[in-house]
Amino acid sequence: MPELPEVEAQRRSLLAPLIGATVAGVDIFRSDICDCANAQGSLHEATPRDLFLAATITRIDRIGKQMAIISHDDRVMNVHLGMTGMLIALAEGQQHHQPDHIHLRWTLSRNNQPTGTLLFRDPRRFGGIWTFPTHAALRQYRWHNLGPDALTITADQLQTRLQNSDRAIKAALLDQRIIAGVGNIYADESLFRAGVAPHTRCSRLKPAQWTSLANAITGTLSTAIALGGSTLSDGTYTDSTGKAGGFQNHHKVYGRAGKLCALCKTELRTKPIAQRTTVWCPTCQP
DNA sequence: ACCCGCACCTGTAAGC
DNA sequence: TGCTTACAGGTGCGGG
Repeated sequence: MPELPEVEAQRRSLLAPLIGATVAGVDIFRSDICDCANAQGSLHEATPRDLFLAATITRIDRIGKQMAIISHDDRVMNVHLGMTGMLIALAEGQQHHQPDHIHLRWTLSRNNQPTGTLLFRDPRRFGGIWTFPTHAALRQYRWHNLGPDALTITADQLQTRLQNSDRAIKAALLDQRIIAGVGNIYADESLFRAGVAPHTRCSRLKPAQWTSLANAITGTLSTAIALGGSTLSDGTYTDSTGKAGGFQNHHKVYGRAGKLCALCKTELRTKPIAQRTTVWCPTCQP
């Protein structure tokens, strides 16, 4: 489900309910979706304290598709949504309409008055929560392999990392060590916008194409964020308050295999690249 | 050191 | 109506 724009939409929608709130209670329904590390990086069974009991939330960070909720005492919860993960913020007394697959529940308060709850729901359980006692430990043990954030990627960064690689450009864009935040939807949409065929070997890209690609990635992601991300026809993705995104109405290639290109009316082609369904326009992306 | 292919889960939709 | 199959926004690992 969520790529960078959807994670960013979740992050922004969580600021109002979470910043300044204190965690009054933690209910752990499935501890196996949590990896809890100490300052040296070794793991132990999840405790309420790992999961922010008595923490006051001061910040929510994001790099790529990774989110980090940060406490006043530097404890960190790194949330990764996988394919179907969601954080759901509920006002006091409000119920969620999908009670299944809820793995964690936090009860929140301000000035000792209850203000609502936060749920982590993830049917497929590809997502999870990684906790650390400090922000430094998160960066050292979990975020050290992430490439630069896709929202601010530059042509130089892409070219330096990939110009000697023979992989298909699409496979490289999906690699979070190269660039953090692009997934299957935004890889295809960005390649279309850049006019680059997804199977092009990285080493064959010309300098001008690295520039188009960097501009296409940042432009596509910015537009998608402004529209609240992509909510596909199954309707599973929303922000933390239940609001759907709007960028699905602007997809030019993703989900449009066999249909006509919006620009040139050529039939869009599809084939798997890096084990992911890939769609492109053979005319606009030669 | 790289890159591919598959495994990990559940839900939904399409096909027979 | 069912049963079976394919596919879905993402990673992480083993093996070549």
